[in-house]
Amino acid sequence: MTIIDKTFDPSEIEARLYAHWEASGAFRPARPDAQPFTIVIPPPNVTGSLHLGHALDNTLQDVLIRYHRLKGRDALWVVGTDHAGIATQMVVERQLAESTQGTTRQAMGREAFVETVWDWKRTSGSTITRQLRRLGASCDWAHERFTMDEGFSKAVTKVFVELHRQGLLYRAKRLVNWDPKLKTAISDLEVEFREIDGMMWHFRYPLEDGSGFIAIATTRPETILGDGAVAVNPDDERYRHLVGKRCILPIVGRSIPIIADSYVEADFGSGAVKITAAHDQNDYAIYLRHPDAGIPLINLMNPDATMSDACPPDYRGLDRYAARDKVIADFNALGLLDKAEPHRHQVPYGDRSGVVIEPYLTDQWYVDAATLAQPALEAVRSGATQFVPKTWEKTYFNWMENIQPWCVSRQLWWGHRIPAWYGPDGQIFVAEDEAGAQALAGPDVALARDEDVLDTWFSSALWPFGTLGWPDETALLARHYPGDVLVTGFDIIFFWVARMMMQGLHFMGEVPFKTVYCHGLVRDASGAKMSKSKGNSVDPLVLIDKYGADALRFTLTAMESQGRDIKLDERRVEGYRNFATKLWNAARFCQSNGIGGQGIAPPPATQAVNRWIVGEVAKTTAALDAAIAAFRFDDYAETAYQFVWSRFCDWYLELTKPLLAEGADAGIAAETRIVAGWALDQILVLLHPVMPFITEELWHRLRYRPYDLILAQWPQIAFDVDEAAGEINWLIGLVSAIRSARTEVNVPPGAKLSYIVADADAATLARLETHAPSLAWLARVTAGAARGGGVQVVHSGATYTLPLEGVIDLAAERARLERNALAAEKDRDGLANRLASPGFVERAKPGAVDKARADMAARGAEAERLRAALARLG
RNA sequence: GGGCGCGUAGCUCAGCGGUAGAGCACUCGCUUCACACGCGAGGGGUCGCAGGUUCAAACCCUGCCGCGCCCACCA
Repeated sequence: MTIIDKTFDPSEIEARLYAHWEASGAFRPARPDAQPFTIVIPPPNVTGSLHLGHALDNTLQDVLIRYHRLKGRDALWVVGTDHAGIATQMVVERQLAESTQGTTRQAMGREAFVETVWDWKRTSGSTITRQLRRLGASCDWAHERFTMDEGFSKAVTKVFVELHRQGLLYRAKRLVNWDPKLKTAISDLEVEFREIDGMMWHFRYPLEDGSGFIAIATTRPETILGDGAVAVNPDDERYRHLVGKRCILPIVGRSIPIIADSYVEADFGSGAVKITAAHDQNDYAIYLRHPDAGIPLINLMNPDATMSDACPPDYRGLDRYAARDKVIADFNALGLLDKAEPHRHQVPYGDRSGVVIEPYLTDQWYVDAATLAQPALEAVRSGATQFVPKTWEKTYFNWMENIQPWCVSRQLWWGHRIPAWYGPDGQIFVAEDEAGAQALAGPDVALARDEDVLDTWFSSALWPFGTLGWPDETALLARHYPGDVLVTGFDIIFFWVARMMMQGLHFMGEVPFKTVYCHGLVRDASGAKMSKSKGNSVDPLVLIDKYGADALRFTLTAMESQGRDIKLDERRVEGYRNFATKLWNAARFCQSNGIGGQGIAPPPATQAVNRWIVGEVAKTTAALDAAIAAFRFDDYAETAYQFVWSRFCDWYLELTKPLLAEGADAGIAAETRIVAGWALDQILVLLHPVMPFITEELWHRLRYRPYDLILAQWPQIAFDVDEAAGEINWLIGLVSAIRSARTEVNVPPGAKLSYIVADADAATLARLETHAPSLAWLARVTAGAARGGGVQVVHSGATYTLPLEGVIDLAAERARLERNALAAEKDRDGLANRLASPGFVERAKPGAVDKARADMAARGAEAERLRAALARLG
């Protein structure tokens, strides 16, 4: 026990407590007899630094983990980082370029470059994990993993080899999305389409027989150099006579066929489409549909999107956009440029590089995603895995039902190198290591390993079991797979969630997690997406420095309402910092009053206030349980906030002050100290999942504890307190009513008044007697003798008169009573109307009718009392 | 071209069939012995629009209007 300081300083306690928790092993699963509770973290990129999206994602996970730990589960939060192939390689390459030597990876060579990246990882790769600690994330750091650590790499290789052996992973030559800046293939998901204001050019190609021209329209003139056909719609009357003929490709001079394909829309452009099979997905599909047309596949470009040697000599080496200009100029010179018109259309960009993607014909490795998707679809249909909110299941289904082969090879150096070896004739040998490949190939075959690495998401997909030791059959794997919940942003459902589902089901035979909780994006206060370039991004660490980690966590939790995007306003963080201060001060007050009670079971209580607060703790606990069960983080925060501030601080602590005052009954005071201490302890437990630091600190400052709050026990209360609740709610209502009346007729706040009660029943009189000290303290009224008129307070079946010397403000009092009477009458009449309306009594639920009748009677009686009071005023 | 979501108090959002809620902001009081990052009392909404179902609709249905996102091979 330590004296609670006058002010709460989060920065002082956070680092100390976190280090203590981590060192004491509190984050590690250590309850072999308890039911496990498992979450795997979405591994942040090693290159990453904590942004608000991480802060939200990990706060929610930590709330779940800490809650279930308090509930007695054997909680494990698996943590680690992702090697993030492209992102990391780009970071290190940039550093090389900016370094004094100004070198490139090509100049260094592969081996040296990869070693440099490892060096970078060792020295700079722990930024994000340090920042997660500042947030308070209770991950099991002792088991921290990295997607390229030895064990995980073993899992990646094993999966590749197995899928290949099963025919679910293969090498093929196809059009891929080629990133000319990064000089690698990327998957469909890594392409983002942007709508741009471009141009569409119309060009004429002369018919081979000299009988005229056929006009085509294109947005990409540079690809004309690789045209292999012109296609028209088979039903297009304008072109029917040309189908089967040939035309001459200008500039190049090649003779190409005119073919018919229903893909072509007659009423778009000129109705005739140039076919460049090696540089356009649609054209490639046409090429496949017309194997007899002799359409050539001409690779026009080099990997950096300069024009290749397949182009006419004066185009070779030109950038693709320079080539575009030259094609237009050449057509214009030939008199074959019909027109150029503005055209708004979608252009593919690489999501990492930001350059225009080129469809490019290369050999790549593909995963047969359509086959793997089937069990993954079924698992969600059957409910083995459930999305929260459920609406994301539609998104998942829609994508999985139309899933395309997944290109998993990347022409990078940083990543898991593909375990495939090639013989002299190009035969492929896939094995876990070179010896295995050699065994497949035979002893004298010279082998060369595939130069490429795997898509980062190929390895991320194995995270839920790769981190637990797979392919070894470890105890950890047996105990913690499948996980309970995955918490992630909806934006990576395709990239990551779907792929974990596929790989988890395929290799483990079970879903990787039972629930997928998808949250939204964190935006700025005006709803704009946060970005560094826009300058509107808020650094969570700055917020933590300013308001404390607990305040930030509480804000994010309170604002998380089932997947909706969060517009973060710093004032909210400030507000919840105030809440932390409130809690701190409440604890300080308790400590100064000798309040302290330790124990899990609620202490016996005789006093209504004490019985009432026990009941409030019970109700709150149940509401918090329900909120977690429903993944309603906002409800959790809201419920806890209201309980602590509006119930415990505003009423309970105030109501106990008279009981603890000098001269109060010693027995009652003792009981109150124990109950208040117990209730405060429960508050610390209930708030701990969201505000771990301040609660742990208070836990220890209030008194000696044999264990940390993080490992305490969630309240378990079975306690019926209905009659106490009724009594205290009556008292709260009466105090509130008197305060309102006092304010409205401008009674000075400090003025002490007497009251005369009329028409009260015996129970009410008894309550007035019992709670006289509270009424004196909170409402500043004491029972007095009748002395004529004054302020009239109508409350719950009795009328109270607060006599005032020469009534201060008669007009205000009359207006107040009139207003209250009208409100009561309006309610009464509304309910009467409803009860009188045809069908209500017959068709409404019985409870609704009874409630309406009771409410109508109560409001009616109140109206009458108010009218009577008005009459007395004259 | 499909699909999804959102429009409730000045702001940010809950509520999703029974008399409109929270936080912040706002107004008026208050050096009340835990807390001015506070205490007390207030003001403020025809729940986007129009129909329909129902005894009863912010809540269910239909259609509009306005925002946002995702997916998609019209060159």
